Amino acid sequence: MLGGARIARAAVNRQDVVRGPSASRKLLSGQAIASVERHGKQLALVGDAGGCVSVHLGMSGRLEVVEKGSPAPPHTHVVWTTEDSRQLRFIDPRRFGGVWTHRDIDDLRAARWSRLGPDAATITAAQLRTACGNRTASIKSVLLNQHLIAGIGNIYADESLFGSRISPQRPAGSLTQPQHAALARHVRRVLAIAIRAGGSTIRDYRTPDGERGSYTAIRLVYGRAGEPCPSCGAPLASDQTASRTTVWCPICQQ
DNA sequence: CGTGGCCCCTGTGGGC
DNA sequence: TGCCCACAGGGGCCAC
Repeated sequence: MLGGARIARAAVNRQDVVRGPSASRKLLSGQAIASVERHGKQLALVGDAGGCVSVHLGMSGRLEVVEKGSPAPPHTHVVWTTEDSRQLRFIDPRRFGGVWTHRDIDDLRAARWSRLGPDAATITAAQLRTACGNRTASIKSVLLNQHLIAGIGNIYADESLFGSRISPQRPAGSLTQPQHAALARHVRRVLAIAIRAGGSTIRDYRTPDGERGSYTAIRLVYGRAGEPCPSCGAPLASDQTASRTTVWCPICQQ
């Protein structure tokens, strides 16, 4: 979408949303986007002169690519204007997300990505077993812990656990080998389907093209507490596990 | 070290 | 109708 475009200038409307070395705060001005990288939930724009900017959307953040001149929505914190008259905008009402500057992509990998677990979109059974270790914490909390596995959020944790028929409260260290395999497979599958669907629009999330994510329509348990389990018909249960709303089937997920 | 709880922030929807 | 409060898709930090 932006590959190859050259950044004419970057404007920061809220300084505290941008973190990292101030020497890199030109934010790729003058550079063409050589590549766009991702690890877990973090994105990185890499410039053709070696510069690097990473973006995390947090809970309410989004990136949009629009024609220059289209009215900027509230909470537009950073705007990159390209030489071909488009704008990339970082918009984030709650500001749980942010933009980080780095000397280069190696610096980003060393400083931040090295502390993240393996990418969830390609997680293997062996990687999942390593993440679980002998932990007594719930499997749900392990799925949400980006230091252990990178890229799973609350919705997709619940959907993956339901597909695997594993209780969210189950101590992570107690999973069996077949369960590691099943859960890894469902995590990959749920994320692949969600990405193809453009993500989940619960309230106001939009894709960079302004479209609503359609995964919400095909989710099986998230946001459906009290509704019948799609598999057995028993009412879906809900509680707070790992400080997050969690929905599961108490019959199917033991 | 592992774990769980609290807090950051703003917008929205439901209940009264 | 309108107001207020609980809650929300994430994750850093702190105390234990």
